[in-house]
Amino acid sequence: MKPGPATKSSTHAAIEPKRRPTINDVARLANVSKKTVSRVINQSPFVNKETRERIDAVIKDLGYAPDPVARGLASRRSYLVGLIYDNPNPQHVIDTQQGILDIIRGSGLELVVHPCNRRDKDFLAGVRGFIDRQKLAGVVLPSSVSEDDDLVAVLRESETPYVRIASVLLDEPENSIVTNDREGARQAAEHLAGLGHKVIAHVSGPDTFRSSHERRAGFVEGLKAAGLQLDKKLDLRAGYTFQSGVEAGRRLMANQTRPTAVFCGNDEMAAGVCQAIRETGLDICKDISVVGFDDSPLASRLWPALTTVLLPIRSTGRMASVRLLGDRLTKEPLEDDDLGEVHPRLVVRASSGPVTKS
Amino acid sequence: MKPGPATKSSTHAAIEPKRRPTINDVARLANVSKKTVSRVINQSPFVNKETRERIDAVIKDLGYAPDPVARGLASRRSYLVGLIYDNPNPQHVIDTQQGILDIIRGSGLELVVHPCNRRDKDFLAGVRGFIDRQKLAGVVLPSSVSEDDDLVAVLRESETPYVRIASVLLDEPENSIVTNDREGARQAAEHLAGLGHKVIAHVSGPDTFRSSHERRAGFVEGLKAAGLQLDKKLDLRAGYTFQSGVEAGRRLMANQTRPTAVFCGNDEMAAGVCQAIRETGLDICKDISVVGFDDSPLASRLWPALTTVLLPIRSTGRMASVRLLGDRLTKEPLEDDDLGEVHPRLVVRASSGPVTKS
DNA sequence: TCCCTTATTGCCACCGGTGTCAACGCCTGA
DNA sequence: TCAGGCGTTGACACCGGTGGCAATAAGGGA
Repeated sequence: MKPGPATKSSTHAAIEPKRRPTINDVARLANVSKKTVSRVINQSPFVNKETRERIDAVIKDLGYAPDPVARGLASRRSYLVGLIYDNPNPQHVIDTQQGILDIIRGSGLELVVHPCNRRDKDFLAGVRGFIDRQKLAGVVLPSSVSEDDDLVAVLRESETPYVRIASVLLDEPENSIVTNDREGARQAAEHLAGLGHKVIAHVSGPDTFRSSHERRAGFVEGLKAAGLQLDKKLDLRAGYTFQSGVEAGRRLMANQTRPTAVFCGNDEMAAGVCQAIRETGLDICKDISVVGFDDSPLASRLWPALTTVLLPIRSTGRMASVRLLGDRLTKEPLEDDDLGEVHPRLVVRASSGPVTKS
Repeated sequence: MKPGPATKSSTHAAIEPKRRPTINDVARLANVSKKTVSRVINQSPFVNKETRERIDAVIKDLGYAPDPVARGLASRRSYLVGLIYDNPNPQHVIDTQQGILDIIRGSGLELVVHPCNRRDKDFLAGVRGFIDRQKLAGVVLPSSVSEDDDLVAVLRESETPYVRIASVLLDEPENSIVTNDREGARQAAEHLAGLGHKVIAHVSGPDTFRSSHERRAGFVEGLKAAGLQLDKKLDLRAGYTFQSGVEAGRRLMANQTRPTAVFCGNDEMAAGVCQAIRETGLDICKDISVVGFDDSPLASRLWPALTTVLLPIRSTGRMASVRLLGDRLTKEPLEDDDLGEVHPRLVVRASSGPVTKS
């Protein structure tokens, strides 16, 4: 095998240990200029069919793959997709991330994750540095940062493509993904009202998140549609965290009129409320129904399993990526809900049931 | 605002909208060659103090930051750290990721996440492509992939620095982080034995993970130390997932001699076992004690809160990064356990208690 | 005083691609 | 026969840094 005419190695002596083939190697072997090779790898239509085939053959033979770093330098655009987030909820991050990866896998693009903290004084400087050092192919902004106007301004200024994921339609529909949290919360309200609950509490997320407002608003709408309204004393603000949910739950339990049902702005807080209920010695569902939001893994692991509103975060990650990079990347046809919009859906489990006389 | 003398732009006419300063700009203004500037940004010791100060001043004045892409091309080393994983457990991923980010934040390095699936036939090709396209500054291999010899071979071949996180000491101590899972499991066994349990079951993770074996082995050791042993019928293999835990739990509940305690290879499975126990109508802790492993967020959200073994995954991510990049990056002193080794610790909560007569 | 070091610095090629634009061959219509 | 147009290709500069090595200045020893 060794002797005889060189199979795929070039004819001249090759002392070098091994080196990734470059565009020059391809050009030489295909007897064209490197510019033409460049055209081929960039799928330019201005290449003769035969030339293209010849080059493709050489590329395949050599196992050539263009160097993303060099391409990045020359074209002033890297082959990296950024995910910028500021999130109290790791599950959200992982899901969005996974959605993006679903789309870019195998495309040569890579995902760079960049957490930040909007309360830091140099938050913007940090993100700005990131953005204009790496000249990202695109950036996905999940709901935790999608409404930060300063951030968006930085992105726009640096001419970096971006897609925003938010609970409501923003001013740039063409690069937004809407999650319609309000719809989901409305379903939760209808569900509880339908079970006969009248005294229903709400534990919402922090004021700084649009989703908190949307979920609360949808819930209030749902109640109203059922002829109910949200008692101020049963309308608590918490922080989207488990611990804040525990505290809110304790306050509810200590309230003079105890609710028969609680709708929480997310599953973490719902788990916290469940804990508070149990501390009181009451039963979830039998005594007090609890409904969460997100359908995080936690929801199905609790006992009784949590009734919640499924928010397909991973899908939003996928949709955002498609928006960002075009659908040329997606081999598999996307689920038909790829219209830049996603609809939450109530998942009824065991933590909610009909109101019982007491 | 448009008219008027340019504020901070250079004196000559600047038609260009705005452009990031380059090393050339710095060199020109500091009156040195760009090579010298390069030396300064790379902290070369062979630069005259005054020259360095002059250049630093210009850099600061201009707000110059070197382009990582260009640097990557020239030096054949990118400024990206890779995290390669193949993990059934998102929480693990998020924690490791966060640990790495703790260290590289603000250093100019960025984190690229690259999931893979070791059962795919082209798994290795995919990872190899990733690795030698991006010439990573370093790669962190969490336990899910750290013992894949093929993968490690690829890394070594491409001369990419890497650190492996594993449950036991590997053959390359200098670039490994050890989690000592065995110790943790032993503590769990001692805990349960100390509570008087004799009939103790174990639900372990999949055969393909070293950690499954280590945790099981540590558990068996602990039992043995207490004069107990693991009944074959109570020694179940599951898959580290919630669902597999439910199924294992159901099998245990159906077993002729029901255990009074169960130690699970991770919290997810423990949650599954809890569910199975409840389905049977039994009480966790009172009837059957359950102990998990990981101390994931789930553990404290369950009711009763899960006794488990805390495994500081985030710390391992931090330690791995330090190993990889040296401690020059870490502003804050690292916790003193930075010896390439981490020790699990039992966290007693409410899911385990003394054995009760029945 | 001269040669050899050591400390600093600059020159220039190069990393592996892309952008710009000119050039070439061939066909068409005048 | 010739200008013009289309399809295709290549030459060359350039992206923004780093590597290798020579050049230069200053200091020390013989």
